[in-house]
Amino acid sequence: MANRPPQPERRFAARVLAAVRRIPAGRVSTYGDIATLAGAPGAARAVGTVLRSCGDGATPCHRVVAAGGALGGWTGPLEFKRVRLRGEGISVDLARVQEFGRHRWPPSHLPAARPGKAGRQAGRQRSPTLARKG
DNA sequence: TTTTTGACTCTGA
DNA sequence: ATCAGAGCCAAAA
Repeated sequence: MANRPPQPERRFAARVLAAVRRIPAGRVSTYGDIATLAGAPGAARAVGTVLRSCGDGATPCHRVVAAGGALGGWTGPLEFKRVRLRGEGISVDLARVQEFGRHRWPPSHLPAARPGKAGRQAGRQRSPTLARKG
């Protein structure tokens, strides 16, 4: 049958926002992880699309950062995102979250964080090249 | 409906 | 460390 998700719970955007609200204060998550939690692994970019309109206080969209601990984007001045994160006790570098692995949420690795990019074509295993310095 | 855009991510140079 | 290229996904035009 034609699966049309007119219901907010069914909407991708709603699931993304719900996942973001689950991020505890003082923790951060990535677009990719949120996508997986929302049931759409590999849709990191789409998560950004949703968060782009997240200019409200209902969802802690500032806790969503890019992979590797990069700050990611922000609708307004990126400085606001830093300030918010710092306000929760997270040390933020000019361009990265310090001790990203420590503040990351969820703490456990996700079931299927599909590499889903250039890696797939190469077909090779990807190296843990998450360069970060604490 | 098709095409374009964009708070992404990874690999390779 | 930094830049460019390629792939993926969903929403907006």
